[in-house]
Amino acid sequence: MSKKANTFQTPIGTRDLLPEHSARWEAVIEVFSNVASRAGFSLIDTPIFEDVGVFTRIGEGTDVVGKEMYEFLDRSERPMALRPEGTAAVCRAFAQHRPPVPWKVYYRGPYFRYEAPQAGRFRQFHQFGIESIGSDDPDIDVEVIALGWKVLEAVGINQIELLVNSMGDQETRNNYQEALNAFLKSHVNDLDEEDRKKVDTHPMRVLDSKRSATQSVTKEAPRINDFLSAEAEAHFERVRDGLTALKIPFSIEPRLVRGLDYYTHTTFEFQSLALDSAQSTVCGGGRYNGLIEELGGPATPGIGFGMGIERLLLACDAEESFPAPGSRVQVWVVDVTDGSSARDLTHSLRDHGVTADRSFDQRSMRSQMRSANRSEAEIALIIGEEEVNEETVAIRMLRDEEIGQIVVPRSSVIAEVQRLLGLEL
RNA sequence: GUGAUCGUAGCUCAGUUGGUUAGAGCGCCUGUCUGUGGCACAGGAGGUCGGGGGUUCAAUUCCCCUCGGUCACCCCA
Repeated sequence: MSKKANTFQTPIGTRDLLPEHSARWEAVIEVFSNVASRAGFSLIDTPIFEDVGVFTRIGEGTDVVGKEMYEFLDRSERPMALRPEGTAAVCRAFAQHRPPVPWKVYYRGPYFRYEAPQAGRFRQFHQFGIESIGSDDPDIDVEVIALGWKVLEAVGINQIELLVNSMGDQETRNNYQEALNAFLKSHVNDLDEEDRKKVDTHPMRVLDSKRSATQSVTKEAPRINDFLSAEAEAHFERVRDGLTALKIPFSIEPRLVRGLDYYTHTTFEFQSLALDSAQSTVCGGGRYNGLIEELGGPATPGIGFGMGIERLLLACDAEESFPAPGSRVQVWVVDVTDGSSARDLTHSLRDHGVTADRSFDQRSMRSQMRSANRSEAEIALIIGEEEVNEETVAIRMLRDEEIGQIVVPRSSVIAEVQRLLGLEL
């Protein structure tokens, strides 16, 4: 697309958030912030880059850290990485600051993964998420999932499926991995070639495979649900009961293992049913009872989710929900004299809580009125020679035929505008 | 990383079986309609047809490479 040698564009998989989309973007973040803070979560912001070690705890063998991480050495040769996800950094912050528990935080911001972009996937993408650290009460699992549900509901998404699974505790995983490993080994020849490599390193991730050869094997595989320890089963049952009590529909997906190593007990995923693209997971999360200890903190349980903002908006588009908020300017000041009235009036309108804009460059009245109309302002204030001489302002209602146009003294124009806009101050 | 597909004005696209000054709609600017937008009309600005190389008397149109978009695999938000 470049027309000259020195022309640039956004790097692969990144994009500009342009003015025509930014209001909706801000609005969706606000919806999320409200849901989270209403539930007692507070905002946390962590750096966009961190010591690589923070993220390798996610799992050395995972794609996210193994092949998708933006890594670099800073000028002092320290190994750094652009954050590929949110949970590890929040846990690092917890381990570093040792706040009192329960620690309930929410976050939003950009994340980075070096991948080939496609529908719903970018190299710089944005998530918001929450983490609730300090307890392994299963009711917290329910609360976290319910808040994810709440966000989806608040943006008007209906066609959604909640998948839930339990990865159990360490005992569960040991027993299960043994059984699964034995099973996979006995069927290794039936597995897809790519998936065979995972049998020894990440047997549970074989379950995640979408390759048909593998899937026909794994549907017969032992299910983790049958291996849950008594404790893990009790936890999972309480979570299921809680979701049912809150009338949040879900289905149990025993093959839901998710791509990060740190999960224990509850894992879950919200998938949009309205999207026909391949990336339909809008939100994913789970419990990570060992992660903080891994990062050098005190053994502390936690659970959270991350929600992809681009995907959430894509799902909204597919359901034609959450339209962009409308016009931004209430008043457009048209000045066909020397512009000084426009200068003074916009300034004082803004001081009085009215959003106002104007044209510059001494354009013709027609041109200024066109701008006023396009701005979607309710009101145009018109000042010409006549108005200047008589110290008046013509107030033209751009969307209200009945009122049409009235002329008021310059001294009362602010009050008049406020009245017409219904801003009783 | 692999595969498919696409790349002509700001946007959406047409077009040239290779051949004079490359088109439309929308948008933008100016004007007409007795200082006033949304309608209509008139005019205008804006493109070396993603970039580089090759074939040819001649390429935007053919070939190669490259860059980028889109979609899919892998994996994930």
